[in-house]
Amino acid sequence: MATISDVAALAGVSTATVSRALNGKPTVAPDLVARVLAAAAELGYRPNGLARSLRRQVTAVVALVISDVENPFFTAIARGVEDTAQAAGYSVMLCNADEDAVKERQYVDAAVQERVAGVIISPTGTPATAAALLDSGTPVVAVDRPLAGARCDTVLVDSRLAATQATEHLIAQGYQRIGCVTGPAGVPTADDRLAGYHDGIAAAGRRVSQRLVRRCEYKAAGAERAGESLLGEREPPDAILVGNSVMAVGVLKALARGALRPGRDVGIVSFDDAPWATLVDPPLTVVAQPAYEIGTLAADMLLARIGTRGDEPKTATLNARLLVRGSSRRH
Amino acid sequence: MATISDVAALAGVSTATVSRALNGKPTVAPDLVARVLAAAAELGYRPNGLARSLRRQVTAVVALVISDVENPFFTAIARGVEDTAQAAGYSVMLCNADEDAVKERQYVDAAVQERVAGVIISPTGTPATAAALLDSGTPVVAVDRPLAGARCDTVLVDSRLAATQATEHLIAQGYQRIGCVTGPAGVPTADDRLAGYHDGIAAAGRRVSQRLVRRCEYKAAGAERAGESLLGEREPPDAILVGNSVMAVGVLKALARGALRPGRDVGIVSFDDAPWATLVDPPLTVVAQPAYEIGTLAADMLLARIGTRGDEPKTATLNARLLVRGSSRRH
DNA sequence: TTGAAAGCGCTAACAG
DNA sequence: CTGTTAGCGCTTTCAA
Repeated sequence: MATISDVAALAGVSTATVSRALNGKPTVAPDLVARVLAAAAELGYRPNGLARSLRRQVTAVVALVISDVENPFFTAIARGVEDTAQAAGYSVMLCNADEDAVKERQYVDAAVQERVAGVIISPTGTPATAAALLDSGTPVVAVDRPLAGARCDTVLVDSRLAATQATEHLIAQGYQRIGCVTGPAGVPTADDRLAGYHDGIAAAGRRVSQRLVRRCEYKAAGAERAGESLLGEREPPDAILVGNSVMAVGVLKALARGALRPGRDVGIVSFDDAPWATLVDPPLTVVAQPAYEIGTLAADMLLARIGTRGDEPKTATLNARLLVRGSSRRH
Repeated sequence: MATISDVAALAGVSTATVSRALNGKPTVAPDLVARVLAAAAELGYRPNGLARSLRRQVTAVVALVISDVENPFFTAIARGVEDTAQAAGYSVMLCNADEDAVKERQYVDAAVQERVAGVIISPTGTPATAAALLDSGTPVVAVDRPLAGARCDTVLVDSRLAATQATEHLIAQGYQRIGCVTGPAGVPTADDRLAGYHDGIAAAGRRVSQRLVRRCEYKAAGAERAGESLLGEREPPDAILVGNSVMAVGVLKALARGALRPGRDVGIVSFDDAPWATLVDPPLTVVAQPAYEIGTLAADMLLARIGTRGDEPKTATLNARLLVRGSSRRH
C-alpha cells in the first residue's frame, strides 16, 4: 500500500508538503495541492491511521461496549451514540460483551490499547475492569448501570421508581399475587428493579414472598425456565413483572406453554418497549426506557469529557414511562 | 501514560528486553522478566497498540460492517463472527451502516485507515465503496449480499429458492392472491426474494400482478405503509410474503389495524426467525436463515484469507428452512 | 511557502 | 541472553 513518501516522490515534493496538502492546511501553493492530490489519487493512497494517531496522540474512534447486542434496548442506545458521535466526526466501535465479564475485559483492554478517544460502557463486569478503564485515563461514560466502585460520568434510568410504578399498576388492576423475574444479583438494574418491586408491594401493605421472585441471566432461555418454575408453584403468581424484553420472550413462552393468557390469566409488565411488544396478543404493557436518548446524552457527555478532562463527573438520571397495554388489564 | 521506556528505566533494562519479556519471548532471563513485570505493574503500563501495530504491520482487529444493528438477523451474524474471531485472538469492531451508503463508506474508510486485519461486510452500498475496499488490499468477506461488481469471498443464503418455497407453500395452503413486500430495488436479497416469489407464482401457472408487490426500505415503518397500501387495493391479497422480520413488524401492524388476522384472513410468511416469531398469535411462519452459521463461516473464511492472500475467492451458499407455523395456515 | 529532520512507541534485526 | 539501532508512516517544529 502506498505511503506518504510514495506520494511525495510522485508529486515531486516533500512528505511535509503532502501532509499539509492532504490535511487542507492553507499554507500550500494551489498548484502543489493539485499535484499532490493527483499523485495521491493515482497511487490510491490511503493515509495510515495508526501512524497518524500515533503521531498526533489522538484517535477519532470511540468504543461502545454493550452488554448484549441482541437486546433492542442496547442497540437503540447504540443508534443514539452513533448518530451523535458521527456528527462530531468520530467512528463508533461497537463491542458486544455479551454479559460476560471476561469478554468485557478483553474489549476494554483492546480499546485502551488502541488508544480510543473515549469509551461508553454498559458495565457487566467487575471493579477490576472498571479500575483498569479509569486508570488508563481514557474518558469514560457509563450507561444503564454505574461503573462498579468508580466515579465517572453516568447516564442512568430510574429503574427502581419505574419498577415501583409498574408494580403499583398491577396492584391497582387487582392482581393479588405479583411475581418478579429479573436479572442476576449484583447487576444494578436487576437489583433496582427488584427493589422497586419490593417498594411497590410494600406500599400496598403486602408482604413480598421469595417464592414469587426468580433471578437469572438477562436471557430468554433462563427467563423461560424461571417462568415455568414460577407457574409451577403451588400458589403461582397471577401477575409478573419482567426485567427486560429479552426475558419477556421467555416468560411469554412459558405462559403459552401453560396455555395461560397474558392479562386475563397472568398480568404481565416488562421493561423495554421492544418492536414486537404491540404485536403479541394482548399487547404487552411495558416500562419504556428512553434508550436512544441515553445514547445521545452519553455521547454528548463523552465528547464534552474528551474536550475538557478536568471537571467533576456528572450523573444524569432519566425517567422511564409505563405504557399500559392489554397484558396487564384483567379486562 | 507510561511508555516502554519508562518501564525499561524503572527495571534497569533496555526497551528491547521489556518488549521481549512482555511478549513472552523465551530468550529472557527469568529474573529480568520478573523485574520487568514488576516495573510494568507499578507504572500501570499499557502497551500502545497503535505503535505496536504500526511496527508489526498487523492489527488484531477485524471490522464487521452490518446494514442494520436493529435487525436480529444481523446481530446473530455478529455473534457468530465474534465467537469465531475472538477464539482466534481478534477483536471485532462492529459498525452499523444502517442501510446508508454514506455511513457504510465512512466505516469502510475508517477500517481501511486503521489497517484492520480484515473486513466482513453485508454491503448496502455502491460499487465505489466495494472497489475502495478491494483496492486497499484488505481481506474481505461479503455476507448476505454479494459485494457490488467485485470478486471476493462471499457467504450467501439461497434467498430466491427459499422465497419460491415459501410462495409454493402459500399456494398449497389455498391462498389465491399472494402479495409480496420486499426491500428496495438493487438490494440483492430484496431482488432475489422477489424473483423467487415470481418463480413460485409462475410455477403454479399463475400470473404475477404488480399491484400485489410493494418495495420499500427494510424498515418497519415503510413496511407498515406498504402493508396498508396493499390491503387498501381494490382486490387485496389474501397472503403476503414479507422480506424480513423487521418488515414483518410493520406488516403485522398494518394487519392489526385492519382487524385482519394472520392465517385466517391473510396468510403471512416472513423471512427470518425473530425471537418473537412464536409469540404472536398465530405464530409466524418464517424462512429461517442460518444467521449464526453465516457469521462463523464468514469469520473462518476471513481468517483463512488473512493467512493466505493468494487463492481464488470462494462463495458459500447456505440454505434457509421454511418453518411452517400458524400464520400461513388457513385452519 | 517549502523542506529537513525529529520523534510518537514499539519491535526486530544485528551485534556482542 | 541483552543492548544498540533502525524504522514502521505520519505530523510538526524549525530553518531556510
